[in-house]
Amino acid sequence: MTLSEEDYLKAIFHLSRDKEEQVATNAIAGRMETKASSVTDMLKKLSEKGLVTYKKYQGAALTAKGRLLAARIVRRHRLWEVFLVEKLQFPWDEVHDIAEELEHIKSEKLIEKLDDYLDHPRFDPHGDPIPDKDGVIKSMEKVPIASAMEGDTGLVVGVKNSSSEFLQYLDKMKIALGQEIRIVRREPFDNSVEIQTQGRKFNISAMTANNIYLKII
Amino acid sequence: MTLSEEDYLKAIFHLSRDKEEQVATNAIAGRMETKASSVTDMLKKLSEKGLVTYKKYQGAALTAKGRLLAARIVRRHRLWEVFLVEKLQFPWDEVHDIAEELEHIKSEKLIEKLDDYLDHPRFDPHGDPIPDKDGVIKSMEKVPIASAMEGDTGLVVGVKNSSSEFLQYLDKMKIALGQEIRIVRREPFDNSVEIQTQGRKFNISAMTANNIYLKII
DNA sequence: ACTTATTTTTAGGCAAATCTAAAAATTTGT
DNA sequence: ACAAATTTTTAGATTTGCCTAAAAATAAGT
Ligand SMILES: [Mn+2]
Ligand SMILES: [Mn+2]
Ligand SMILES: [Mn+2]
Ligand SMILES: [Mn+2]
Repeated sequence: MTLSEEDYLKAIFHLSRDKEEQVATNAIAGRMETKASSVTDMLKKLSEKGLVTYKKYQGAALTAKGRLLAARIVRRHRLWEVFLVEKLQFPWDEVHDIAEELEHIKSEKLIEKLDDYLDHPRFDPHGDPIPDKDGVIKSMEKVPIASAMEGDTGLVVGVKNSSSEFLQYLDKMKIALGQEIRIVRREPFDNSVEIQTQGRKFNISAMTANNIYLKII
Repeated sequence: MTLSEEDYLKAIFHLSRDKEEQVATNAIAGRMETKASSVTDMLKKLSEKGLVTYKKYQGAALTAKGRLLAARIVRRHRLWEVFLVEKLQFPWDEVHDIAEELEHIKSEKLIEKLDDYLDHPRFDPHGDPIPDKDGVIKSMEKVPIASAMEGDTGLVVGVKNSSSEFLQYLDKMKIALGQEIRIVRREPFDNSVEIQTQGRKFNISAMTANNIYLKII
């Protein structure tokens, strides 16, 4: 498996998630920041290798084999992210790009030793679940703040958007994983949400509320 | 810089070491396990980029810029080796190939944080010195057992040959870095050497004696 | 239904890194 | 010194991953 094949598999994996649907050529191109024609080429190759099913004009879907490989790449990515944050003290908004490279290092043993060393973490620094070595993902029940009820209290367990900009914005607002947040009121006019956390009470936009996941307690 | 360019620079670096000489095309091809014609192509490219000086049929040498880049790659390689052995508990004979990939991860900050985390190690698990971030190498005074005097006592500070086979053979003989060894006698017939260490007294071949470095104490 | 817009595929090309085989330069041996 | 051996370079192909532009298929709008 080449680096590029791995990145395509991962892209298809993220685009299909749970849903069993076919993924459109253009969707893959968008995510990979490449052209549709390049995607077509790659889908043919991955299909030859039995990692995706592909029929002209019908999009592609991972086979069981492809899904397993993709999940393993995600596992590597997220374990390295944990390493970078927990051990090397990187801020959570800087680890994605480095993990994007580290995930391609080829050594089963390396990843299992890393997993031991990190004490078998179940979530990455953004709250995303880490697949086990058989590709099984145990995800957690969680709701975006935007969908939580007024009066609910929850722990921040993840973010939907892991962009550097959003993560830095959360840092600025002093909102971090594990923190307790209470939904004070939802403003119907613009869907902004008033929240209370750490003795502070303030408003967040609908967009922000949509990108923070809570586990209601 | 591509992965391949980095590996070529490193090969030339190791082949020239201290000596300022030109490195032959074939020497590079041998070390890189590639063909001479591929080397010629790459030397032209590296020369265009100002990383090596190259004249047809005259071999190549690193420029100051090329040497600095090469030393930085070696720094990354050796720091990752330390990480793999010290933190992940890899045996010293398994780390080279993994470091061969890790050395290409592109992030200055990553390497400086790794260096901090490892507490600024000065030598890798095979006793080779780790260049500082400006490419400066402080090496240590050391002699192969084969050149030590009868009666000398020294600490094992490095190995010349870092192949898995040799390192495993040292493990089997229970010879490790940091260990104290006394040269009992050199056999003129076959240049084998009788050594004493940890209460044991035994013979090692000339070849083995040539590949273990001591710091005489 | 049929015309238009969008998506996807094909065709043809390019750059990087490699290879083989042949040609050119250098080195070695007598 | 000069023929033979060796080393190095060139020429021409191949593979991978990507691109643009044009053609083909599908989806949308009226
Ligand atoms: Mn990647
Ligand atoms: Mn993540
Ligand atoms: Mn390498
Ligand atoms: Mn080493």
